[in-house]
Amino acid sequence: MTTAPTPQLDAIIALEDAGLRITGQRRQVVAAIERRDGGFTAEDIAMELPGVGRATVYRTLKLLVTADVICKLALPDGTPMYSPSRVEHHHHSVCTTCGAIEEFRDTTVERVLRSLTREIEGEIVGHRMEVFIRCQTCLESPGA
Amino acid sequence: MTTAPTPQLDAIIALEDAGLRITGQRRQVVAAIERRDGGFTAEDIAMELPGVGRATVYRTLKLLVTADVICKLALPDGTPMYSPSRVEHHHHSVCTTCGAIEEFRDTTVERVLRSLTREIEGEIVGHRMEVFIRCQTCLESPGA
DNA sequence: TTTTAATTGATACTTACTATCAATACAACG
DNA sequence: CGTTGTATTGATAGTAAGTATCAATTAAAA
Ligand SMILES: [Zn+2]
Ligand SMILES: [Zn+2]
Ligand SMILES: [Zn+2]
Ligand SMILES: [Zn+2]
Repeated sequence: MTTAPTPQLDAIIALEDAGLRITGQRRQVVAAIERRDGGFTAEDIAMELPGVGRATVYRTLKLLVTADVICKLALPDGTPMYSPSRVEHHHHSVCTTCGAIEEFRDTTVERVLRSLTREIEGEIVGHRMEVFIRCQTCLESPGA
Repeated sequence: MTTAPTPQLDAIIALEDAGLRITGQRRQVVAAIERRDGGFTAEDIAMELPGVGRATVYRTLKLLVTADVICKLALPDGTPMYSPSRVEHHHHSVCTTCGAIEEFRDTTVERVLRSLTREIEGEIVGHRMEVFIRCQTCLESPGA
């Protein structure tokens, strides 16, 4: 019986695969991300790791975004958020009340985009989509 | 024969409808936006209108976004851009090379979103979608 | 014309980063 | 192992995109 690799190792391996050094600081940032289960801000991580310089936190987050270990997205007002990336290709739903971020897969969106060659001139090189919601918890909570 | 109202008037009327005062500064910001035909940054407008305070430029842009006169969106790297809103409900294509912004209408996306109730828990209250492209001009230009 | 609340703008502050660069440490090599 | 060299770090300062403050001004209703 093979044990599934821990997410931590996945992230470290992704950095190694990119030819980067595995430093104590990078391990700490990865560990801090794994400790959370929802979305977070760069500042969340920086405050959780006083021993790691802010610049290093931001640099590491950028590396992890490039390595597809985490996603960077934005609240409706533009506030940047990060979220662990668990599924191959996906989009995000963001609760406008509590900020909870969920991933969802939907190939329909991709198919629609491919069919938009009539409406969109040029070559499509990427897209971003975020769905803003009020999550079940917030809908059911009294004060809202 | 009725003349179509100028876009300028539309914008001013939208502000009036919101119960706001029509000031010289707001007229200047609206006029500066009309003078451009593509996307622009807040800083573009502020630099074009040295006689209008920066805070007022930002305040007015926010009012115009709320009044649906302009749209606020973001380049892939997150840089915020503004774009005149000409079509009722729409999404945006952004050229990653030259930054040109176009609006496009596509009801398929909206239909897809409504059908995502299975994948997305909670009540959908909004969404954002941007398609990143290389526009015809940039594809045809030699140095790219 | 008077009045008054909305608006303005100079300034300072905030957030989310990025650039610099000397000091440090990973990891490859012998 | 120890040496080495480059990647990485972090303190500091700077940038981009705003927001908060508040006294002075002004649109527009009365
Ligand atoms: Zn994600
Ligand atoms: Zn919620
Ligand atoms: Zn638009
Ligand atoms: Zn282009």
